[in-house]
Amino acid sequence: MSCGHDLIAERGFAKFSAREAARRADYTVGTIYNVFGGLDQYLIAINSRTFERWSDWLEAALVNAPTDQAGRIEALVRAYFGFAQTHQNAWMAIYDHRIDRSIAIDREDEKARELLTGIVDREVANALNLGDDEAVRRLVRSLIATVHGHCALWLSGSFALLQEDDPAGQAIDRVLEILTHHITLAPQAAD
Amino acid sequence: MSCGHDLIAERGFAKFSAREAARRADYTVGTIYNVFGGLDQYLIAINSRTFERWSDWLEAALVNAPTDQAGRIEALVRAYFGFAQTHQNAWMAIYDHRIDRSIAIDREDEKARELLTGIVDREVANALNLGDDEAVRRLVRSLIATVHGHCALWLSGSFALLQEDDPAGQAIDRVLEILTHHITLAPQAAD
DNA sequence: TTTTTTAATTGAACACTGTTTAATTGTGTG
DNA sequence: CACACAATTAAACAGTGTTCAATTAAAAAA
Repeated sequence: MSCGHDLIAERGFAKFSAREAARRADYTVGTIYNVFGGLDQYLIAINSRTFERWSDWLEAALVNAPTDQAGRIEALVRAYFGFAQTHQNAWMAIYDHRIDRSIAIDREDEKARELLTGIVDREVANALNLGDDEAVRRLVRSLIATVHGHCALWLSGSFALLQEDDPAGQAIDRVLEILTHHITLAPQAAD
Repeated sequence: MSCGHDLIAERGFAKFSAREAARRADYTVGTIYNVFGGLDQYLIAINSRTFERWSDWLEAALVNAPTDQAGRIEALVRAYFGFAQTHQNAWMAIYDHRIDRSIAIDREDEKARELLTGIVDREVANALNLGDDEAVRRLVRSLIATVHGHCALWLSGSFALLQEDDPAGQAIDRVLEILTHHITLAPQAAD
């Protein structure tokens, strides 16, 4: 399984091969099909691993982040980009793999994905001086989409074509602009 | 060539096959390689066609758009989403096809891509009561990334998972929030 | 321990795919 | 007509995903 993750990180989604992954793990393709139930499930498992690493990366970056609210959001977005850049192939594979609705996703795999949004939920709720309620979570999904868009176009090369050289900076600017529309005054300490 | 476009629209990028596309056009795979120079160039040509259709779609939608600035931006974003939804496979193929830097992109293909950003440049400059200068174009790329992110996560199903049912609406809200930070007062008619 | 049952793993087959290249067919020109 | 040049093909090669009967290994039961 870790061989599969390594292979996709090395070659990218398009040139990934289940046969080759099995070969490297001293197995046969058939084993992958029997153990995981199919190629899609195998890829889902590989991508879950990437999600876990990504979450860890974000948490690690937040430890050394500034304590002011804007600084913390900036650190979060930069870490988001940092992971994507450092693990380009693995990161892109998450979105390259299109799963059709017929395939059921294991609870375990769903949890790996929720971990990531959970981190953002927490940080944004904090930046807005709000609790982690439904309205915040909806906004968070939208902010994630905003950052995702910048990151995806950047790594796919569409942005190089468009001569933007600091996509992360642009994403941060947009996120902060958006947040000012939703910000609430920090509650004062009771006196 | 139009067979290739039809095939990718029908099957999606992952299940697209150059051989099958050739077959449908009563040709042989070899012909594609000789005419286009390789599979990548063929896919670029197919995607250029999608870009052209997309631009046409946006222009068509703008004809019937409201005349107020926010309404026009909203119409633009909705049309963006509308095209992507109506031509899911073709639209996603644009981003599924990763071109490595070694492959040169024809001027003609570049122009098809610039047409689209050109439309957005124009509309945003208009919404901001500004000319179409470099600063606006930089913001526009960022806005496109913002909308792209919402649209991509939506169609890839990541958003369904996150239970958002109006991603276009969310994208519009974000874009308008961002624009208020960059807006300039409309120049008054000389009196 | 030996036998039986269950799980893991393989190997081989099938129908595809992309890619290359020599050979062939078609098409206009001198 | 014969020639040159472009378009097109056929065949081969090395891969791929997918399936499944047959084999091997491990666990449980006798």
